[in-house]
Amino acid sequence: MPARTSAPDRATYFPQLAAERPDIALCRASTVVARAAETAAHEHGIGVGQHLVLKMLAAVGPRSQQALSEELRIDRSVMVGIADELERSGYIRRERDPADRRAYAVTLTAAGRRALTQAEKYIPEFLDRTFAALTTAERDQLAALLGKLLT
Amino acid sequence: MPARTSAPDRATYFPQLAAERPDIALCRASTVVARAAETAAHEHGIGVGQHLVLKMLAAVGPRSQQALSEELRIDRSVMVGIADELERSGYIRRERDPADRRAYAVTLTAAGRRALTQAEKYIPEFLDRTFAALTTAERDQLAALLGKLLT
DNA sequence: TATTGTTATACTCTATAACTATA
DNA sequence: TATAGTTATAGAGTATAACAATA
Repeated sequence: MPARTSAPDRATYFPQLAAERPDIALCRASTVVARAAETAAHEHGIGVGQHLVLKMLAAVGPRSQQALSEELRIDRSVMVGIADELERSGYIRRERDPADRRAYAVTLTAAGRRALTQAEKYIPEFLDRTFAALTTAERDQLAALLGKLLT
Repeated sequence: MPARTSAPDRATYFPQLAAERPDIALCRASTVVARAAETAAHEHGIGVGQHLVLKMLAAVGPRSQQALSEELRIDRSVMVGIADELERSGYIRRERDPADRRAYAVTLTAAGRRALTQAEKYIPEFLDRTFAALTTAERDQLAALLGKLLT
């Protein structure tokens, strides 16, 4: 995809294009939302990837980096860096899995759980701001459609 | 956003995440769709950006690269390369705007119009394949929601 | 031989800043 | 001084391949 810029003051042709090409509209909406998510996350001292890892560990318990990679669709070579930062912050521990000593059992610490709770606080407000153009019902509709598309 | 990989065979935690976080779902759906669009476009010998420029020129007539950039949300430095390729293919001409000799009047050629017609042919089939998980009504719903979000 | 975590590398995408010619 | 087109560069994001330790 070509490099995108932020929206100009007035738009004439673009809405027509977005209506005809849902794929283009999807990509443009994604860049706007992704930028907002990354900014919001960094303002709260944590990356989106870090947040997702903490969230998944809290939901499903200790997992290998491999399992985290697959489930969160984050490349395992990128997962290394995310785990590094989380460990440096004291939010996770890398314990060796006794059953398979190639793998770690990435484990959420008490500090990590607190950091997650803290980070989760700004999410509703962030979603509210980012999806302000849509009503609650429309947001649910959008989430359902995207979920179906991703199956 | 962290690097993403293609989906694993079975998913357990991810659907739950997608339901809770429409922003994440949006970004993941976008990567899948963008990849498919780029692949499909290249198979037909034209980039997504090139296609959009031809399409806009056909819709609104000759425009400066600046106008194309703003309306299509493509950075003007990227637009240079797109126009280069289109001109090399003989699909556009760069004519100087007599009223403002700083600007070009980027003009669609007959060959460009034919190329556009040809390229447009695979789009419905591509959209059908890419959004196969959704019904026609759901696709329209999605397009409408995204359009509203992008306003 | 295959897999986990790791590192390195290349390649694309995007943002930014300059430069020129015009206004 | 500002704008249109151009070029160059730097920084992310992403894909890929290799390696050591273990299975």
